[in-house]
Amino acid sequence: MKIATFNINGIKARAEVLGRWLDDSAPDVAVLQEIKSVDENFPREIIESRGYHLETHGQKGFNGVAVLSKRPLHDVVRGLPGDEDDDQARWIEATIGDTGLRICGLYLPNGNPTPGPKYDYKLAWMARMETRARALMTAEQPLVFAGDYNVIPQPADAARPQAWTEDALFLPQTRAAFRRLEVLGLYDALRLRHPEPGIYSFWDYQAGAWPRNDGIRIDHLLLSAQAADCLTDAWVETGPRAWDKPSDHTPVWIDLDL
DNA sequence: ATGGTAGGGGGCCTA
Repeated sequence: MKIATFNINGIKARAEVLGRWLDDSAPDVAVLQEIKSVDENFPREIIESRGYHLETHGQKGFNGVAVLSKRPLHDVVRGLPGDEDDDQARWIEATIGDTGLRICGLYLPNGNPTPGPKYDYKLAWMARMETRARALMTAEQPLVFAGDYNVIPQPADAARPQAWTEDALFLPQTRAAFRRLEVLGLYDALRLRHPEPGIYSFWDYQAGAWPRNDGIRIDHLLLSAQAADCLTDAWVETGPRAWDKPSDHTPVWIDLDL
């Protein structure tokens, strides 16, 4: 089962890219981030016309996540549990058909500028995600936490790590919070298959970052042990970053033999 | 030290 995460940076602006990607790459399951649409205005036909079930969790203007699957989606949760006052649409969960696999699609806060309230929100959100992950892990089922983490885990995950030392994506506290998810027993799927440096999933639109390959790896799939045991492949699909009207992110994939 | 680009929405904010 092929599972992808793709920050599309606006569903309406990315209709053509998303359709082409679904036709070319045919994921079984995908999570999308930054749909930047309320649920009522989401152009569902792009996805449903290709035979996918779809659940969205959007809001006006920014953020917004979705999950799509060729198999039915059950037990959908919208919003990261643990804070009734948080109205940002950054989390969606669903169980995939009768596979027993639960997928969590996430758009972790950027956190810049630092220090400040946005960075405080990022760290609080990561602590809340850790709590949610711990709760889900008690069921000892295959779990996939996929999305835009806005975290550069290691210097090898940036073309120019020194340029990010003061950034919310790479500060020690950010990396420590990501590491705590791994300490819980979650595995960075790409690194299980590809330890080498130089693999990126995001290139800024500005300053020729893409042609200069000035990228960072911030889109991740973390797996419970039960999912990691089924992992047969993981890779980053860089092709869509070179298409017309691209997202600034590109899809990241895993293949699970469930 | 700055500004470089993109998307959404209807006025600057987010990234």
